[in-house]
Amino acid sequence: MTSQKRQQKIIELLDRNEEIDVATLAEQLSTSDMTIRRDLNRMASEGLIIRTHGGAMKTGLLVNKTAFENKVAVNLDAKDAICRLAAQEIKDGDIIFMDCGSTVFRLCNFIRNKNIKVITNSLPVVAQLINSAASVNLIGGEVDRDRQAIHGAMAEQHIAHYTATKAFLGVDGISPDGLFANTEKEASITRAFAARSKKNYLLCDSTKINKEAYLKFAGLSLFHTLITDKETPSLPPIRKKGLKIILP
Amino acid sequence: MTSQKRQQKIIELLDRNEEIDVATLAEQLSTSDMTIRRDLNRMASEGLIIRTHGGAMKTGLLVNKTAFENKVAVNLDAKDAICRLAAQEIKDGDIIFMDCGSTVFRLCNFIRNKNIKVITNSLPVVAQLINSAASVNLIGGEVDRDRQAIHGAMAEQHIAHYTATKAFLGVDGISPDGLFANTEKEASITRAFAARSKKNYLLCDSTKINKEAYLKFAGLSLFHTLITDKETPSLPPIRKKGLKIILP
DNA sequence: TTAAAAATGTTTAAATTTGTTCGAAGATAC
DNA sequence: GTATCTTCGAACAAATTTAAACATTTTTAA
Repeated sequence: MTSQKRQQKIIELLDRNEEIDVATLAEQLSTSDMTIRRDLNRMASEGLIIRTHGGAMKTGLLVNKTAFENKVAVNLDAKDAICRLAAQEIKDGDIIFMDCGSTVFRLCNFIRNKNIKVITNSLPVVAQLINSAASVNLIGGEVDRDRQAIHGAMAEQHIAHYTATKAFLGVDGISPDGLFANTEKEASITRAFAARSKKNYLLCDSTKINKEAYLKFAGLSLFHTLITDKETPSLPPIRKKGLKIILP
Repeated sequence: MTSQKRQQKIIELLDRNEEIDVATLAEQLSTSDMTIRRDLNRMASEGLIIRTHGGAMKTGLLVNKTAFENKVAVNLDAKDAICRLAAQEIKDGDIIFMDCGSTVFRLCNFIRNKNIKVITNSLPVVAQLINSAASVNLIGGEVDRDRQAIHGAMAEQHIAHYTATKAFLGVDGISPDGLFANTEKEASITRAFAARSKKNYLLCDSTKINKEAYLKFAGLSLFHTLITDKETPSLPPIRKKGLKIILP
């Protein structure tokens, strides 16, 4: 059974059961616990399910938690390590773009005291920075509930009015071939931000490296620098393509 | 039972009960007091509940202290009476503007199930409606912390791209002489909204009628209809100027 | 066809969660 | 004010869950 088929079945089972544990899933799908765990972790990072101890829950059950908050909780240490490095690149007076990714969101904690202007399409970023030293501009357009962000043609048009010194953006996958996104919405917003910034940083934890999602939307040259959490065998080919890489 | 499931149940129980004690929770969820305490502490640190001695209570019962929320709490009954009337004016398919006033904010509760598009510069309005039937567009521009809203030249420019069937707006004062605002920011945003809507409703509780704030920014003719909470001696002169007035 | 990469299984040490106990801090009654 | 009762959280232990490391198999691409 392929991992795709397995993940599909997991969602079906979860639809019926609300919650389910690793051992049951492993038995039902006749595979090992470890494989189920890997599946669940991946699905949780995509916001498809909520990871619990020993299993998973349907999304939407936790009243006050959005898909976005669940995404943020995944791989938190790696995200913070990346953001700590990213924050060192930001100097007082910078005008920076921040997109609506869960990694970029964590950057908020490291820049609260900097004297900068932040331009973002992410509502959680606004909420985090509204009481900080940074001044915040919000991109306008359609509100996307799942991503807690602003998207759409109007948003892209709006971005074109700004110019930033640095952009901090995420993607769903990166390989030596280029950059990948799960939806066109995200792809075009990323392109719009990148086009209006002098220097573009890709914040990307190591699980996304060498992962090709369904839509290839740009070449590696869109970014100047990749910040990630650890060296992996997949990095050298990317480095060879001319992307500067920052590691902890 | 996982901690996530337990926390979900705690929120459900709290939704019904407003407040609840540790012992009851421990019994209901068949676990120990200590585990419940750990759950409650974690949930409180995330802002999901409010921790009390011996238990927990719902959030939202205690006064949250942003300037905006305090404004909302003033004269609540009058505001709700006004908004109930305003909601009757809104039909499925409408595209409406809502500004960042505290009266207009209360309109959210009355339109959650309507099939409309809402265009606003108010962050609290977005937060209220993000899980509703209405689709939401947000105006882009500078984030104003005190008003929890978007302002500035970019915002006004952005508004000019939209056209609404109805606008629901507030002011800081109204007299037979015209409309008054406390800041130029608010004045220009109000003008920008009004200019791009076919029909403009002024939502204004009776304390603001016949009050002249520092800046007169428009004549009464900017609005077609005034919705307020009670008849006062100041109303007839305004009615005489051609403004339609709706009362409970 | 072969080599490289990805996915999966196994083992094991680390991390997380939970229950129990107990002294300290907090509330309540008098 | 004191005495009493309750609640709290720290510390520890037991059980469970997790993820890292490595071996093996399968898939993919050259």
